[in-house]
Amino acid sequence: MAYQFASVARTTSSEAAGSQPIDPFLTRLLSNGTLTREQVRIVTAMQSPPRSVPARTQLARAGGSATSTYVIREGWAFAYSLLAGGERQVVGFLLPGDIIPFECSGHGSAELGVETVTDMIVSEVTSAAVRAAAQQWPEVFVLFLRHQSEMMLGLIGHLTDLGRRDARARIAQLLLKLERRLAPVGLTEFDGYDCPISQYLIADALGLTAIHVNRVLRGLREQGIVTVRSNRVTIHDRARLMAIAGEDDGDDVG
Amino acid sequence: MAYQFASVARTTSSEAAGSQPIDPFLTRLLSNGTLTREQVRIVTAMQSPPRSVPARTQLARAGGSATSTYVIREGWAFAYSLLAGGERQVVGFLLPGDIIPFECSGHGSAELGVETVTDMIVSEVTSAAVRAAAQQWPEVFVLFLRHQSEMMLGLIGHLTDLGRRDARARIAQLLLKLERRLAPVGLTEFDGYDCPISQYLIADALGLTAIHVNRVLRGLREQGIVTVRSNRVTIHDRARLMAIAGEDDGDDVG
DNA sequence: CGAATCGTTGAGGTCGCTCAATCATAGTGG
DNA sequence: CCACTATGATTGAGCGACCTCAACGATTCG
Repeated sequence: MAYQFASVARTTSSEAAGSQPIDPFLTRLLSNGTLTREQVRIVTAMQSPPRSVPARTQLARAGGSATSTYVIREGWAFAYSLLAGGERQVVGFLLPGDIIPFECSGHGSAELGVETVTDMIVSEVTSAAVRAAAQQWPEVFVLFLRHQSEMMLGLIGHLTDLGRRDARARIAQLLLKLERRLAPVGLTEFDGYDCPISQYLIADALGLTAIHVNRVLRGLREQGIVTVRSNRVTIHDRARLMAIAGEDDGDDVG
Repeated sequence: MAYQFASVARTTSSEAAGSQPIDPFLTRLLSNGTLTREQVRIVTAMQSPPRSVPARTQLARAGGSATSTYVIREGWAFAYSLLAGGERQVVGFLLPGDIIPFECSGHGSAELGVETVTDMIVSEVTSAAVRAAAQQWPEVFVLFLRHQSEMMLGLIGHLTDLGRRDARARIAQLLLKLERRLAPVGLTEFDGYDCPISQYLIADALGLTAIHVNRVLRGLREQGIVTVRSNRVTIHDRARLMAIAGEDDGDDVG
């Protein structure tokens, strides 16, 4: 197995034995705390039985039908677009609870795709199941719309990083944003999180070279700010990391 | 008046006198040719009477309510995000037929907004009107979803430009993409189009400096490829422009 | 124990930025 | 009609962040 996803052990150990395991999709859709037993039942029923997908697998390619989509229960993936010259731009990382974007044909000069990073466990959600759920509880449409809006905000943030921040700030942003997305599904600890993405992937996500990513990470490590090594991100000095990311947390900086 | 939007004259002249003027929103939503008289009526009825907005006006700021949105009938605007340091990243340009994105609170480290470039004419579309239209014709939801998907694809393309193309390619891409979006609403001519955005705006959209944009544009002009000057884009050599943009139009390049 | 992937390091080049002006255009009020 | 102002376009000199090319080390896996 290419990469043993360490969160499995942690997730089970953080629950009482025998209790129902966390459903990251549920957590994601219903991020406000109040949810009825009925809503839990409906959202759970939308998903077909979990299926596992090996690491480094193409999940979505242009030309497929869009009659169903997948929800990530466990594991990491990424969406990318591919230029004619072979350059790859990682558009976003897909984490537990995320919906894998529908297959969409390319938009002219770039080809889109989704590829798994680690072994993954996904549930299929057919459009038929969504329609059925919407009949019982019309607001599921709103939930999906909100999810899509979140993705658009994520894209806008990513875009802004590429356009207007330097390499250090981009990397700091990425590390903080990943932590913020992993937290609600219980995949973080107080000082960091498991992170299976290589420096090549980071480079392709941030419009940089793996070589330059490496140098910047070395700098951040030597300054005691953050260590990114062997599938693990350890944050030593969160305040300085946020400052580098351009997120001044309310304190005066002058 | 700050900028006389030349499309008005052209639009009316391209139609029989006295015929109903083009509705860019309709054109945009129903990009497939087949639409019934009933559908036209419904989509038209969704929009409240047109309202005009002066150039250089803030349209959407964080904190507003999202009970209604606007549809552009005439004029240009842009959506941007603003970093703490004052840097601005233009996220996208908004053209006739586009829906101005809902007001959304910032996503952490950046503030979002929409600002008009030229004088604009917009129609309000309340969520109540959308609901009413959806009762008569349920597929309007699908149309809106498709519109949102188009916007996401646009963001992904923009993101890829910033991450993996150099300045020349980014500018060529932008010029071609604007033309492609203006064509369906009848705002292009055979060799170019009116384009009211300054080099500063281009720079903020493409993650560059206005100074560098100027130099690249000079190069493109001196090579007889494209002229961008005084609110007008004139394409002299479309094939070479597409080649620079990284869109090899099927011909071998080796 | 080879193969594959990932991480690390050095030397040198360049694309695009910064700083600092100057020119062009259009609107504005006297 | 003409200063006056604001915005946008243009140009030059110099620099630095990031890239390219070219290795070599580390780790994992079959």
